[in-house]
Amino acid sequence: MQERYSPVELEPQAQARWAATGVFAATEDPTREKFYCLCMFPYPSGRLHMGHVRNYTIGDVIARYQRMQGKNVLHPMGWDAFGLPAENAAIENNVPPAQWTRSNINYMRGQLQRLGFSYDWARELATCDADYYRWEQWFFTQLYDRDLVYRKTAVVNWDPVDQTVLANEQVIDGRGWRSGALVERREIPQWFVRITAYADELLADLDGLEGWPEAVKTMQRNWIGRSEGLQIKFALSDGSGELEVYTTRPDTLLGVTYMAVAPEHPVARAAAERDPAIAEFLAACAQVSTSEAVVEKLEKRGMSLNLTVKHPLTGLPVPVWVANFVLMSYGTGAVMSVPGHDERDHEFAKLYGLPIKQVIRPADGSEVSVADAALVEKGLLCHSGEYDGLDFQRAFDAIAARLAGEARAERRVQYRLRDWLVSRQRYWGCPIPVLYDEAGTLVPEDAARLPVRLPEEVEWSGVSSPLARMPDFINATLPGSGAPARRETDTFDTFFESSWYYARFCCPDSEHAMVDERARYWMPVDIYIGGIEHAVLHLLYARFFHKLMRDAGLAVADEPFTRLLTQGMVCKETYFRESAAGKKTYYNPESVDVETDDKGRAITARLIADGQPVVIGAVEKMSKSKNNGVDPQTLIDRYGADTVRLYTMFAAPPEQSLEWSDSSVEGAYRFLRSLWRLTYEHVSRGAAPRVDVTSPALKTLRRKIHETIVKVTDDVSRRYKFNTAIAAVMELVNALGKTDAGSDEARTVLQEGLEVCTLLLAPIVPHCTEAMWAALGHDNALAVAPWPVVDPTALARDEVEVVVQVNGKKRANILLPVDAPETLARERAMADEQVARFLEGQTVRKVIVVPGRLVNIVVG
RNA sequence: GCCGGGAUGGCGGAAUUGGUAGACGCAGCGGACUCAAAAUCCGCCGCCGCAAGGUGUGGGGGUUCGAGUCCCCCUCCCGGCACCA
Repeated sequence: MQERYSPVELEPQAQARWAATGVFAATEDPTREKFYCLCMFPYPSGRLHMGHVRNYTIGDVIARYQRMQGKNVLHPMGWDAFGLPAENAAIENNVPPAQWTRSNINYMRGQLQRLGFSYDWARELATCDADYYRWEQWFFTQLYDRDLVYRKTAVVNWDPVDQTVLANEQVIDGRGWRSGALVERREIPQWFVRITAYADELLADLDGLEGWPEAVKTMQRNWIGRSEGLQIKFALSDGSGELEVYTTRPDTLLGVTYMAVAPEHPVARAAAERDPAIAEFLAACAQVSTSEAVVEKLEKRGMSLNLTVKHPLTGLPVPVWVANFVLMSYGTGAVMSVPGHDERDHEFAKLYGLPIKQVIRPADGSEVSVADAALVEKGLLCHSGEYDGLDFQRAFDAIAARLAGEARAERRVQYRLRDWLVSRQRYWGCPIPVLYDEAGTLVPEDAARLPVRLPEEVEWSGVSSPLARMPDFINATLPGSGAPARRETDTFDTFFESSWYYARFCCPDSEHAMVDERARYWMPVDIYIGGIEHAVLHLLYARFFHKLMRDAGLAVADEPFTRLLTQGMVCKETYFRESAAGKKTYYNPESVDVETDDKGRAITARLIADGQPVVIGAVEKMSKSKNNGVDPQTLIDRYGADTVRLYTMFAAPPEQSLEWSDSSVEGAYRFLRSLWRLTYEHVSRGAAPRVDVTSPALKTLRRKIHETIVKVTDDVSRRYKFNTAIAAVMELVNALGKTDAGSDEARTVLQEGLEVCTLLLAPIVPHCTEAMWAALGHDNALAVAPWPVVDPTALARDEVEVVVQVNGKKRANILLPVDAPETLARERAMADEQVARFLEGQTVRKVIVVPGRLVNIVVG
């Protein structure tokens, strides 16, 4: 063993050994219990960021721990390789997206290997490889045959200058991020997958996901948003048709004072044709991003359409308005407005002086006015004629029955969830395998002719999709007849690729099936680890896709992920400058110098390059768009992989968000160095003896060793709290370091203690522990060495420290026998000198004894 | 706006079932070693107070012998909101 801890030398050696022995290769073996540990695969953005390091270290710790438990562990890694950033890079650097992506993958693979993650690299996959996406195309044709996909128009953000569809992220304050042009809403034909057909199952199966965080399940339930209500038809007074609305509150029907429709609603469009002022209003509404977050934060605006509908109960006219906050993509794109009992309707009614009517009163008989605020809670009906006095359910039933009888309404279950829009008007994605014949009729591509390869040699201008300008791609023939046809130029949403990769890892080389029999052994994923930001979209799509695969007869069951560990965000301050046009340019923290006050708070920040100030923005998730990522490579180069892994796991528990500061990395390095030195000093004295331990101090040390095994095992396997596991080992190392190694007994305990530290830390810092393990006299591979076992006799203790409180305030600590009866605890507590001082002249009213913990004496 | 989460010393965090608030680490301060520095080692370290003691977990109220933890109200911050991944 070297005297000096030198990660730069020992880490590559350990990695070379792992590679040479193939310890991380996963092979199906029905005689062994499997464990499938998966981290969300990265987008190959160019370099690893701290979020990746955190995510993959958590996964690696769990995978390595499970291996030491004797499980057959599958721990794969791949690349979510299609997506928007590659197109942006192509425009900026004039590099084809494929080339940019593959070179990023190569660099990032090297970084992952440098960090010593225990992946089975033989299973690596990239979603931009035709071997992968061909199955996605095949699956799409299956879905087409099963009527689970369809075409329909949808509204997109259109950049009129760049002639391209913009992602919501690319719309900043209503303008295209590159062109600066005002964005227009535009309706174009799109592809949808019927996720709503699985809404009930996706909702119901959440109850069975015991290994998922409650917060994630709640968010998914709310996202699916199942509700029971009434779909009601309001006849237009001019006889031109009906306005359909959906409501979950038919009990408030008599409180309706106006109707509100979305700007894209046919009724609004028809009105705009008659009235230029309305047309102008609709045009203004069309210059807003399609993003719900943007729409819901808009100042509420509306306009009367100068038409009315007949109230289905009273027959009285109700005015129809168009409102900018009503979403066409929700329900019917129209709502009945009850300002007395809905906050948003109330606000709008106040703004435009529309009547507010109270039809619900509190069930407890109290008086409430709806003039200043809506009464949203359910209660009893009032001012509702024959329905007065009914509660919500009775009123619902009575009104539903009456309207159903007149064919003006029907009960409906509705979901907030909308069908999944999977087509993108982009180049760098998986081509949708569809053709159009000369008449424009749609023909799915034949399975035998797949894959439809995405051409990778591409000229890029940034204006419109390059696929649309590639005759070699577009001009095709129909399967069978060979008649001329035009190829679909839309590609899939990248969530399509990330919805099934976990299943493909079971059989990445399968040429005969999307997912083959090997998946029966490995699936489901035992633990899936990734960012909390994926709580709804990715995780819901993946659950849905999994059910689609199951129903297509593939080798998977109902749910893909048994346990879910949602990692908190790695956050960092943002720095930016804003142009006159409002365009923000973000600067990386490494290129900025921050001045702080004496309390460590940032006052000003300057760009190092020009010395001029930059704005200190909010602390946000490290991301490419905010350019606030901290490059882990610098730390790896300086301290080695083990220190980076240790620090990342020590800084915060996995589920908590972590505001990055690199100041305490030094401490992690110091700890590894002192553990190394302790081991070095120990092994330098020669092979350790093995004698009985009788000294009380050394017995206490042995107890500490075994208490640490208990603590770390619980933290790693049940709690996933690696920070406290590390703290416990640090305490043990501190105790070992203070032990005089002058006797055989002490050396026996030191050997045991160092072995335990090595084993407990092996999943977290696998490189240095491997060298230490060998130095401690072992020739087996640490990566698959058995996890330490607790010696129950070492844990035994005969005395325990108990806190004594007087009126809930701590006054003393006393030592009691472990099984001390309450009377003894009480006696000894009262007898304590310090306690007695506080009891003087007081009457003891009550004494609470919590065995083994505390005695609280209540006086007064 | 809606849905979900969070707030504890100068800083990251600990307190697992309502039972010692601040484990472990960073930074800081004092000392030892050294010609010196680095490294290392020893000690101190929430706030107020000489001390005894008081006080303290975003703010306000409540339940309890006892609340960081449970309940009600509020503030601020973070994530998601369907084309960032």
